[in-house]
Amino acid sequence: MNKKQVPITHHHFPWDHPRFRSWIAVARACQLMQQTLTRALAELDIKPPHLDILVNLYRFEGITQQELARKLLVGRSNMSMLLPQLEKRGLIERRGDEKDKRVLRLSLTESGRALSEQAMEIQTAIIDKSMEDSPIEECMIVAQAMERLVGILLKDAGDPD
Amino acid sequence: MNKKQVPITHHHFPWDHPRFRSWIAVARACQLMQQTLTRALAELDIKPPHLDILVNLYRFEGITQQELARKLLVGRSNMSMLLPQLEKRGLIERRGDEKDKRVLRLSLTESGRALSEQAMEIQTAIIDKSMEDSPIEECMIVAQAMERLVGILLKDAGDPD
DNA sequence: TGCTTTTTGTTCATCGTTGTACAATAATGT
DNA sequence: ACATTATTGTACAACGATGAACAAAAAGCA
Repeated sequence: MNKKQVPITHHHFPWDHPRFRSWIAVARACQLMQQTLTRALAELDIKPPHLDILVNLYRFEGITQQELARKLLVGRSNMSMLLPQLEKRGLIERRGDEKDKRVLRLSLTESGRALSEQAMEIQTAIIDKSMEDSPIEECMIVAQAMERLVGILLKDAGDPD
Repeated sequence: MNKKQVPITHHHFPWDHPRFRSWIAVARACQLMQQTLTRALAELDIKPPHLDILVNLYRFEGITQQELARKLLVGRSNMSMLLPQLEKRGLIERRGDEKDKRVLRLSLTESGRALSEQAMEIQTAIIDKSMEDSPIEECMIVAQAMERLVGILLKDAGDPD
């Protein structure tokens, strides 16, 4: 068994680990997708953060800023900066809650809903094209792996913010 | 076959598309990983962008700022902002090339290499933990899907800096 | 050679994100 | 009821990322 003593590299570089390489690919994909989406949304004069907001207001009408920030994994202050912009453009409305005078309930306006639909079409087109070479089952595996990852990280972080 | 005429929703919402849902999971995972990594790297007083730079200098000694920016999918100006910081901290060196007086060749210093190794250990630990529930084969599938995606997006974008 | 175009890095203004500190309101405990 | 603690949204300073404009050097072309 002298074959056992392979030339020990002793220093395992990260890029030799399969999981590490996987993650690097994920990070690169994410970055590129963000840039591509930014360029594509330019014609609607919005950016990815705005789209994230619009999509969530589309799904969850009457949500509060706090809940929205939690869904988007950003801080409350972030919403305090972005939402007034969208409000000034007439895309969303912020109405104070009757029972809890602290919170502002958010909803899309007519034009906001229309713009959301256009933007979502753009985004969906890009995603579909980017993943057209991957069969659905593989996409599901990707989704599962990423959701497990999110679960682990959220548990460890204790959901700070 | 009257079962064929399912109640047509006619409006297919993005979140009904498997690929869309997959991508949303990827984006969330990326965002959370970024935040987790930021917190973990705080003890070394660096941030994810700095780590990306260090890792690439670790692998590709003597690279230029342009090449580095291209690998990181960021603009040249970004490197012009970050690299002087790392140079002042004595983590990297920038030497002018003899033959081409435009370019600056980058390399790690002793302490820069040491810090890089510490940082890469931290990152690898987080990644390993986040993906420990996903078997290696699934990680490979994820990597392949993401690399295909990057290929498609890069081709379409024409690699505009 | 001399002129134009391209490449490389810098500078600057702008914008999104973050964390902290803060004010207003609600919930809790005594 | 009153005081204390938590929660919700805002204001602000700091920082990273971007794109455009710029100077210097190289490459291409007449």
